[in-house]
Amino acid sequence: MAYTYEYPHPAVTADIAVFSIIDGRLNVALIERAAEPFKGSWALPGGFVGMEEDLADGARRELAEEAGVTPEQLSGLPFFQIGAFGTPGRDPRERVITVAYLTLVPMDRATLVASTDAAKAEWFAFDELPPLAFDHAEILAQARAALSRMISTDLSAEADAVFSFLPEEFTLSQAQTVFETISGAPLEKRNFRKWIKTHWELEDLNKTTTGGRHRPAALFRLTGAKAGAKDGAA
Amino acid sequence: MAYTYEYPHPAVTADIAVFSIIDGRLNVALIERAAEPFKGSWALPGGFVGMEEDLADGARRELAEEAGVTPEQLSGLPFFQIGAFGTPGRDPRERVITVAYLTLVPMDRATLVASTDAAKAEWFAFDELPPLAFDHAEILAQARAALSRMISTDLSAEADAVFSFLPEEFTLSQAQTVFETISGAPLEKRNFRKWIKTHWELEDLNKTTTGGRHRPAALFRLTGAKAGAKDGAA
DNA sequence: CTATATGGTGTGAAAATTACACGAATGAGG
DNA sequence: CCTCATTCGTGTAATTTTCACACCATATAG
Repeated sequence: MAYTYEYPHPAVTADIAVFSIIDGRLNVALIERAAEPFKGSWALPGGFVGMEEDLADGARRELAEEAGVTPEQLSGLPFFQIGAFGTPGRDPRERVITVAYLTLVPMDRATLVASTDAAKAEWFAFDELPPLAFDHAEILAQARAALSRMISTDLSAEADAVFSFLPEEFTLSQAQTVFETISGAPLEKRNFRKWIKTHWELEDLNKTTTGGRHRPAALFRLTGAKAGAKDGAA
Repeated sequence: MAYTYEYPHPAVTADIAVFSIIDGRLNVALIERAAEPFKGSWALPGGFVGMEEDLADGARRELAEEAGVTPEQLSGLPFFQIGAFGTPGRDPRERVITVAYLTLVPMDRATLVASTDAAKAEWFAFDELPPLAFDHAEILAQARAALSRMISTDLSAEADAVFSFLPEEFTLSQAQTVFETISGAPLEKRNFRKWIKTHWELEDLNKTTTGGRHRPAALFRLTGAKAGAKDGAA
């Protein structure tokens, strides 16, 4: 079956930058393309959006198809739009507009499975990326910038989202690692602990970690944001 | 001539939110639609993007065609992408993805001319908008939020853009009006004057306004941003 | 010359941010 | 069981930034 239009139409795809923090480093999920164009290159998971499908839903579907990360696994996690990328020629086949999304997944749920259209699916440290297909390097740069903005000193409405890098129960040191990794700068421990408690409500679970060859750490759970975080529309 | 594809393709449009500050109020340029759908309704200027045309260029072209604001007039002015909007059904004709842009124009250059596809083109106070076509109310809400974010207390990289609301030569009171209008809150005069000078380099032109029934005001020109404004990618 | 309207300036209080050092608790290994 | 290595957890003072606040100056209109 063919589809005919009076005027030419571009194709529309959705691509997803899945970020996680693994061993204190920012990582991105990439797939190795199994088909032309850019066969064999690494790329963001993504693909064509269905005609009756919302853009974000298409992004999630493609993420499941190519990297094995299902919408169920993403449930409760942030999912932001980065923007549309449509420079003519960015896809050698035809005019393709892509809408890029960003999601943040917890370090303890960061497993990828190569699937349809992808030869492999792997985590890459953000500062050691391979050459990427299409304009995905540019898209990733913008995704990274969006992540940084979330925790710029007066917190945006999306700042809560960075807790998605953490397990449900986490230590303050783990939280510090998240903020340090995103900002790229080391933080002073005592100040960080004061600061995080003024901006978020953390419930002390009265449990501790075990197994470390050192003093155990108290476990916390995020229960809410405190007033003072900006509300975005101000 | 007809265009045929193996798979269905959505249409892609670009819409533009043109903001200006007129008499101390945030205003938006709207056009009255001259054609179906939503004929007679007010809408953002915008339209279909050409197949060889960059998204932002398409937006600028449509803005010229519908509201008489030419790319030359926009030269030097900020032009930000807000994002893509593609909920199925947002356009009754066919599946349409729109990419929305935001621009800020100076109060002294804020003239609109209805043109192709538009019955009228007029400024509307942002807090007294008429009912809008499509999902343009949602798009405008996001554009407004983006504007607010530009001046959230630690300034984003885009904060300089708000000076585009001002004439080349402006008084500090005019600048204060811009920041008050965007933030929605009154600012204390002495603090504002101190603050703006710590964040931007303003050249004192050693000229004053005339004609007011009051003490004349000194005129300034923006010459640069000072260190301390964030650089976006941290 | 008086009235009206906006322009322009400094200081002190309060709040937020930064810098900084040491004892505590655990597991590993001798 | 003792020691070592390693991470956890805590408070105070100095600095910087933000905020609150009131009065005289200078122009035009009448």
